[in-house]
Amino acid sequence: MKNNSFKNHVSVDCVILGYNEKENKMEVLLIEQKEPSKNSTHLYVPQFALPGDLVNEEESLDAAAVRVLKELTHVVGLRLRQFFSFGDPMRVKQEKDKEWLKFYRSDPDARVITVSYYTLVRKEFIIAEPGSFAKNVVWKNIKRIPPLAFDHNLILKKAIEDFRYRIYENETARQLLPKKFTLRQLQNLYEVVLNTEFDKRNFIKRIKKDTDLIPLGEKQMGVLRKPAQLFSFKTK
Amino acid sequence: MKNNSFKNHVSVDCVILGYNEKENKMEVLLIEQKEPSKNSTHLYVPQFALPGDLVNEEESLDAAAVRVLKELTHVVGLRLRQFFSFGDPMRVKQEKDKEWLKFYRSDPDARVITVSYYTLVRKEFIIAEPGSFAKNVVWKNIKRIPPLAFDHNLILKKAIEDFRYRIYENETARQLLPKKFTLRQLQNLYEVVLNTEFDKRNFIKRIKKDTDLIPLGEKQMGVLRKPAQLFSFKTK
DNA sequence: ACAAAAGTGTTTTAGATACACCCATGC
DNA sequence: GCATGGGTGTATCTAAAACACTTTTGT
Repeated sequence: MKNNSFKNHVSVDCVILGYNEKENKMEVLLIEQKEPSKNSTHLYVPQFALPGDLVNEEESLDAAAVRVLKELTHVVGLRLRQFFSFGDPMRVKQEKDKEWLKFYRSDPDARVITVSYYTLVRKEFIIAEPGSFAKNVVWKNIKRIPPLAFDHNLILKKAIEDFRYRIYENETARQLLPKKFTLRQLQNLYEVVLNTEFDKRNFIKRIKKDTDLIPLGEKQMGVLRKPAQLFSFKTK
Repeated sequence: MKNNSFKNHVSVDCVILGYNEKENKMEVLLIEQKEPSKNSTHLYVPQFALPGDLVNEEESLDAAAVRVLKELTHVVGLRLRQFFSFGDPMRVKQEKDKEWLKFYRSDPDARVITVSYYTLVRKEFIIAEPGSFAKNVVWKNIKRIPPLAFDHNLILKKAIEDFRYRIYENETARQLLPKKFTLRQLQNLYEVVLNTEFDKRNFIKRIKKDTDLIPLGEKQMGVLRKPAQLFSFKTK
């Protein structure tokens, strides 16, 4: 009865999607893996990866995600949302990942089941600095993702599929815009996330129905054209 | 670096939601736990639980869900969909579950992270027989769920929240209706799942837009009133 | 005066909803 | 012939989409 009490490594991976307003694009926060060993017998090619690591004993999954993100990137204060778990035994068996696993894991051949989290943030608010086994942290345009460690390309793809639905949740825009913003900024956000374009009159008509926009009676400053009105979201 | 290589028990839990057409309700398949030991020193109250158990070594999560469901209920051939993972360390620490864990787990105090699956089925197609540590298998109306083992009430609640979205996926109705069905049967299904009522003319107008319904030119037999036309879904 | 984006309404179209009567069958 | 659910169409309302010109500012 107690025969099949196997245990598995369980990890969390974090997909941090950053809205880059200036350049009108979505980016994802990746780490560059630290080379495990200078004197490795194998050729080691540092890889990009989602920030992720093993869950500790007596630590909830949500807490693990927050901790791991902090350890690898020093990013704190984000509300991460769990979206899917990946447990294919082959996900940690590829040649490209062997060397890294050998150095960082006491049982490098063991299967790792990973629980994935994502969130949307305003990129400019994030100050990321590498930590732990991250040599570097980088932002990559989600339209040009390099090959990643393990099955992280798959995880990222699924995260992106999911996150488009979230833009319609009122919270999302609130998180991705500054306190005061113009209607054009709001529209740009939706256009970037949904990868489309809207007629501005129709867009505002629609958005006003399910969002409480407060006109501030202020105007943009220092802009090279007719300054736009500033709005804020109604504080709940 | 290799300091935090903890391993965890990982389990899968299966939420099998059955459409009971005759009685117009949704039910969920539960097991009744087998009493661990006749001579237990503690009072043991058998609990209802979702079918679930630990994942084996080198077994994918999807495969584990299929296997576990079969072992506990002998139900096979379902396409299970992963929907969420639960890893709160306290989820296996409640008094009510202690006795059971002590008997069935080599490390009864260890945290168990569980990956949850669900599917929608036509209840009458399911022949469930208890196996392994299931003393019994029962269907319960999802509107009257008893207290369950571990955090299974929470898991079930989240599954039900999720599954309502799936009814609009064409596949779902296909799975829950017989090959030949009347428009009223189709409408009943939607009404039960969404817990609402529709005007039949409006419902059919809408459903015909995104579903290929084929009128079979046959009629119901042996019915106590005007027999209805039979339809089928277009085979893809 | 020019360039650049802000600001602003109306018309058209499509989809959703509301609604009521006759029909075919078994008993 | 009656009870039961099957079958059917139109009118109204609401939401979405298409569409163009004037205004305000900085240079």
